[in-house]
Amino acid sequence: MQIAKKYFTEGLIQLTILLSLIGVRVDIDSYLSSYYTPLIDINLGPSSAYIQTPFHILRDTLDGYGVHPKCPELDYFFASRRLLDEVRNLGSPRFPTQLSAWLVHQVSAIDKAECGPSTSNNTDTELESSGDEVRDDRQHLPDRVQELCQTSPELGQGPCTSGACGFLKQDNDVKVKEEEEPAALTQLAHSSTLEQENLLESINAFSDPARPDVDQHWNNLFSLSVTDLEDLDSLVADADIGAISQDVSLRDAMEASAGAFGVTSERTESRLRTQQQRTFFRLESTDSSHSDASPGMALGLAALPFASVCNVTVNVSSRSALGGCLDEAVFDEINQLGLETLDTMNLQLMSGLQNVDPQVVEDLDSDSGLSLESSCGGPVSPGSSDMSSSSSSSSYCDDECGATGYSSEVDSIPSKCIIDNTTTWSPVDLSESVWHDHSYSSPAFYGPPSLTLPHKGIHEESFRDDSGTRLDDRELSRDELRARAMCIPYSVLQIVNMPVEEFLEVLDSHSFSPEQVALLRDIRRRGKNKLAAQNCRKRKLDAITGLQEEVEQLQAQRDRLLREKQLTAKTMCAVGQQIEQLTRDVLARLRDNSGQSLNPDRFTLQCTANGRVVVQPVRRPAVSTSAGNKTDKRKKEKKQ
DNA sequence: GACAAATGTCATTAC
DNA sequence: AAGTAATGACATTTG
Repeated sequence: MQIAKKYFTEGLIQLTILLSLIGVRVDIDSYLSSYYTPLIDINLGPSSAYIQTPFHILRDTLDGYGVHPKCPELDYFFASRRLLDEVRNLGSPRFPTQLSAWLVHQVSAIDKAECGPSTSNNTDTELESSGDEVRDDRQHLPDRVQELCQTSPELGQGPCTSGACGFLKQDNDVKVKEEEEPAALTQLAHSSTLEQENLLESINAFSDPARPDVDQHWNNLFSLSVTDLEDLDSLVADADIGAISQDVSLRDAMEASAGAFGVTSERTESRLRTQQQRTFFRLESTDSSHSDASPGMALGLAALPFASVCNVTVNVSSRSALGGCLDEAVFDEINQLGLETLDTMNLQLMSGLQNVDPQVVEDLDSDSGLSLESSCGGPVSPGSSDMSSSSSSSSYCDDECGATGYSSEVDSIPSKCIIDNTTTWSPVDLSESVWHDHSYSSPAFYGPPSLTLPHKGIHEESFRDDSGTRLDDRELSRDELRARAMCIPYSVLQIVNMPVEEFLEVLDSHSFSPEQVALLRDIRRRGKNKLAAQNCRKRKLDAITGLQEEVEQLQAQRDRLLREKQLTAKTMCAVGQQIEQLTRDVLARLRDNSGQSLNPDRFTLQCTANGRVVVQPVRRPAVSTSAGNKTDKRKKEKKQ
């Protein structure tokens, strides 16, 4: 049950993010707080060195808000949390998550309601193909949405009325009921586009105090019975776009829509192409980005003028449609954690939960769902990010092959060396940042980037690189070789990152020989010291860098002060000369009692405290030095 | 092969 | 007392 909860939770996060992109605010924090480890950013210093973060210890303390911020794995979790925070900042209304999820499909009726008779026809055909229950439900479902749209005029605006629906209208005029399935497919896929805008507008109206009736509209919208939703799901399934309902995949919806928007004469081909695109997108979904849109994506965009809103992961225009509330990182996050994981989650939920194979369930628990960090390409391997994308599938094979983290020679290891999968400690994979790509310390032994949120069973980690070859085919570290030689059923990464309680329990429960125990302790000590050394060196480099910067700043400050000093000296000299000249001028115009002008050498001007200027005789230094005496003597001699 | 840089390991200390 | 982080010193590996 915990596993099921975990998968639902992870899927819920993905779903929440997707829904949030269309303006639907979902509060899952209260739910997640009971399972996941919320994190907090603690500023403990400028260094971002490698830190062994005891997630396993902090998992249950303070709701996890004590996790060390230096841990590089936190970046992605912070990103996900930041994403959720941004989503919450959208100011959208809150409503139950589950219902919100269904609204993605349910509000598609808005499109039908807005698009006039033509789309209504399309809706009819669509509903006809979905069975009697749908036919019954459509009686009130579109009506409610129509009511909402009529009361909220802005809901009827947007690309639907001018573009998408017009396109649909033309399409439906040409092709009548013989194209029910593609039309429904188009309608549903397009409705996903339109409902996002409508939802955004509805949310805006919702937040408008001058529109009290919008509350009622939301209530109407939310009061849709469960049967409506289920019927809509069946409708979706009948339309052969089950991926939308099962995976809540907007991308699939876009692809389906792309097929529907294609040239009608090529409907069949378009459908096939849609399926191909869907497969293609699934394969590349984690790597898709704005800049390198795949050909399939480009095709979808070309064929679907309004796919911008559907495909929230690709088109930049979707950002404008969403009010610019989400930055590019949001889309990247969605790309990385959303669609792919939803697919895998769905499949794993279907297969794993039904088969109830404890081993498989354990595998699923190991690296599925919210693999936020797994997509990070760390220094371990350039293909580490790719590894993560296929971790869900590859983990099975690795588990079946036995102990993970061992080399290909694991086949020769006695059966007793099979990893004990019953251990339940929560590993913390620091491999992507800590385990450097040093060939004599192969990343294989540390394994690929794995789940960093509290999860169980690092044993199920996939040890494949991007090329599909087992990483443990590579060279092993010395400790890994020693562990293998001693038949230690744990990888070095496991031994090092294992919490001490678990480590001691392992030492006690496996009846290891003293040599094995010593080796385990040495491996753990060396591994931790290795991390500490890396951390220490990075800190040292940071300190050196900081000192160098400080030196440069101080040198610059010194140069600046010297320049200011020189400038000040020049200014003072110039001012002194001006004062001297002014004094001469003033004294030249003054007369003494005999009517003679004052000699500037004998008199000077002094400015008193009250601002008056007085003439004072020049005070010669009274101190007579030897040199002065000599000078006086010479003067006397000259006079004589 | 020499060399510098990077990294691993050991010993020690402090918490 | 035990575990571990931090760090200097030395060893090892790599380019």
